[in-house]
Amino acid sequence: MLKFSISGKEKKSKARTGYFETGHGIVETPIFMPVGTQGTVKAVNQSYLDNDIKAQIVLSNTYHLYLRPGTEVLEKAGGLHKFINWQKPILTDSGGYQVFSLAELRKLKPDGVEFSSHLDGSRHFFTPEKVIGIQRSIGSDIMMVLDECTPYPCDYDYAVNSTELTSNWAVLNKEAFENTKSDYGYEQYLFGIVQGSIYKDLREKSAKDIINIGFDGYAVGGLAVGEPVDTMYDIVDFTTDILPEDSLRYLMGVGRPENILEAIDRGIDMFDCVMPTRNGRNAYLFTSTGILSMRNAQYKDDFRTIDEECGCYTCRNYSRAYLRHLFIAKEILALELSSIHNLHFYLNLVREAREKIKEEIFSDWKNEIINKITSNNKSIMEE
RNA sequence: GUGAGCGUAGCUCAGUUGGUUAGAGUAUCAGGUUGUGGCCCUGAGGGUCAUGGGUUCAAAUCCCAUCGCUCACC
Repeated sequence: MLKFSISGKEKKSKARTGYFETGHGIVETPIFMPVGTQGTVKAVNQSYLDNDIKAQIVLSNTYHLYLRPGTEVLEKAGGLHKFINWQKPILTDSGGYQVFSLAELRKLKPDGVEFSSHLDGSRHFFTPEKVIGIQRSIGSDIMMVLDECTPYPCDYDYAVNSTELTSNWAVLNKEAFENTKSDYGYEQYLFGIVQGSIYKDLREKSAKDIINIGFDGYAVGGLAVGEPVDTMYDIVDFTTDILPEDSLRYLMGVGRPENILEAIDRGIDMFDCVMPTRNGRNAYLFTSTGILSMRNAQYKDDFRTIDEECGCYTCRNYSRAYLRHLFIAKEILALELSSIHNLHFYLNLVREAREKIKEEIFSDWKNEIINKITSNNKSIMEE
């Protein structure tokens, strides 16, 4: 079993801080995991990821790695860590989300999902057993179960059936996990995923099903798919009340900085989101005083750093004007510098959150930070 | 110099036998993006239709002149 040690707790809220240890080192929580779908955090090399951004764990993707480069290459390489030269922990999403968001042709069956590749249209059949097998070949420290991520809106009857399917698959995931072992000499762990859309009775049933099967950690999935943000907070709050206190809780695919702080406040320990990297590549910069849309003409001759409170490589060396120039000129460096800054901002945010929880002043700090990072955006919108 | 062709948004071009307020792509400006395709989506600004005259109820469209560009031939 994965050991998760809680070392600090907020009294005013459900926020907690702690750490867990894997075969590739310790991860402090709450933590944000940069997304490296295809075995690379886009535009950011491992040296910056490690030394400047101080990422403790990255997320990669079973669906994508299975299609390319394929498990055979990964096995020959000795696993994903060696293949990509990243010796810290890796979590892999099962690919369930991609099967439902990317694949064009897909067919849900009781024992798995049939889909055609978004790369070449070739047909594949993902079962819980197969997805565990692929993640064994990848050698991720934390593997995720195959689930169905419900869309939004999602009518109740659909959600009932989908949640039942996810629960049934969870059993098969667990069996496959127990019947196989790591290929590379270190332990791998398996997280279950709670679904149930926005329906509390389904969330409760799903959580109880998944807890009964028993996993090394528990993810909350199917959120941040278009529902109102207050609904998301409400479901997170409701679900973490059911999940075991001494297990890791992972809110999948979330989110904006303020979403992360609100979810930490409601007892979440782990996050991943494409936003800092994808939006970074699109000139959308997160700062301590709000959003900068880096292509905007107002930065043409703004030689200030992106964020005066940031100590990242980009902020230490380059100006807004230069970054804007790189974006307008479609230079590759723009993507790299922005991704480094945004990831640094996210990792620094959760690092500060850990400190504030230890000091037991997280709730007040959180409100202050959210006010700072969102008030600027409101004033821009009002103008 | 002679002949032919072409001048429509910053750029590349549509625009029917003359018929509402001249369009598109791109660029510019501004929004969006939540278990990743550098993608994509949305909106806005931008035109004395080379210039001047004429025909007509009505001209980017037809006629004349001027200017500019391209090609061919001297």
